[in-house]
Amino acid sequence: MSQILIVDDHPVVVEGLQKLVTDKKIARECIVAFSCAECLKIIDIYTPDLILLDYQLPDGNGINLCSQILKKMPEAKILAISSFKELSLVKQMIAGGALGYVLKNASDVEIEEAIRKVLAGKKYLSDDIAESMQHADSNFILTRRELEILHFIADGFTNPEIAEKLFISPLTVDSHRKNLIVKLNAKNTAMLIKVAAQKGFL
Amino acid sequence: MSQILIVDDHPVVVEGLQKLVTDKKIARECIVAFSCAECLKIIDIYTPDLILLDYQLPDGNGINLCSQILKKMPEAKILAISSFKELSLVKQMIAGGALGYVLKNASDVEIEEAIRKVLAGKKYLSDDIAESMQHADSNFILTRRELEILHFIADGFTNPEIAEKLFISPLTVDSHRKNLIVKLNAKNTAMLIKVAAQKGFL
DNA sequence: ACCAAACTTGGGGTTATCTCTGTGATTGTC
DNA sequence: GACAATCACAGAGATAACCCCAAGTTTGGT
Repeated sequence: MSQILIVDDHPVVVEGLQKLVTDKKIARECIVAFSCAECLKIIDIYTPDLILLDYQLPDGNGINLCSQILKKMPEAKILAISSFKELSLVKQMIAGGALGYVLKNASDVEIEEAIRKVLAGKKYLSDDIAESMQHADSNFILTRRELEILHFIADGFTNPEIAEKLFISPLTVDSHRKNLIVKLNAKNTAMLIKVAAQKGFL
Repeated sequence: MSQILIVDDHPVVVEGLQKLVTDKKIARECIVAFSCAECLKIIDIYTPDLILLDYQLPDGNGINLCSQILKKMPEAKILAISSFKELSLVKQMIAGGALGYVLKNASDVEIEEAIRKVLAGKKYLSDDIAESMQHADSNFILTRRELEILHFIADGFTNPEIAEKLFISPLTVDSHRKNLIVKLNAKNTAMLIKVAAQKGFL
């Protein structure tokens, strides 16, 4: 029987996962952390065989936590559990060191499969996600400058205003805006912000 | 013992809620619906004493479902359970006929209290939410038309394009856009979309 | 039947964005 | 040292959005 650490700030979800883990006899008991800080404290003491990690946490996000965990525990097996199916999030989680990514609305059977695979050191991706990884027409790797300008646009600043803040030409800002629209496959600025929000860039 | 209907598309959450409900001896067993459609079918057959309603569902949202349920079952006691703490959502849920609104990251104790209160026909609001209701500077209840147009804008359509789709004047569309910007306290369309996304209107 | 809210339409002027395309300068990488 | 990616800059014409304003018509609820 393995030891499992659940990191999630939703008590109801934690209980559901605990029930699943014990019912399926994956582990006898679970350790629970409701925040990033708590999680980091716990792995100083315990060495769980598997860490179930939520993305949204009260004091940070799963991506940063992922790398922090791996610094302390390079052998950690991490399975991300989130309700977001945005590819950018998934990619960042995987890049951050998570072995698997499963959606919260997945069936018990699927979650069990995910846990067992990751426990065995294998990778796992939700079917939905694996599929959309295929049709990865999306090529959004935004540069630092583009991200910076994207945030200004989302905050309601116009090209001239952004130009003044960054000490560059309004035409340059406009170029970045146009590149963003092309990269995120949007029709105009409004859609750009929607897509950016969905992909987790804001 | 009461009969409880849980409407949520996250099996893990459902199990957590079931465990809570049975452990606390609120009900012997729960009926579960994973979608709006399923929920509506079930209440044709059963008459649960309480309906636990998630906001985000695969085939719709909790607000619309709320009013649909009440049409069929005017006496229904509905407790909304969501991870979103945006006031606008809460208000719409309450306006839609929900008796209570509790956050998914609430403790077991709080969720139990919420369930018992609503079962008794009383109202319940999460502490967090009740507090922010006080400092309610934000008063965005969007009308149907505004919501409709908001979606078109977010999808990259211009005023003239939207006007053509809805068989109304481009000036009218622009009016709605301006009202949306004022209501959501945005500076321009880009910011409108960002705020709308944050508030869960998209 | 009434009131309030929502929906609708309008003008005129200013500003910003979109579409098109291109070029140098600066970084980082192999 | 070569090469790619990024960043910066540019312009002109067409379209759309923003700001000021006002006001008529439905619709829903009591």
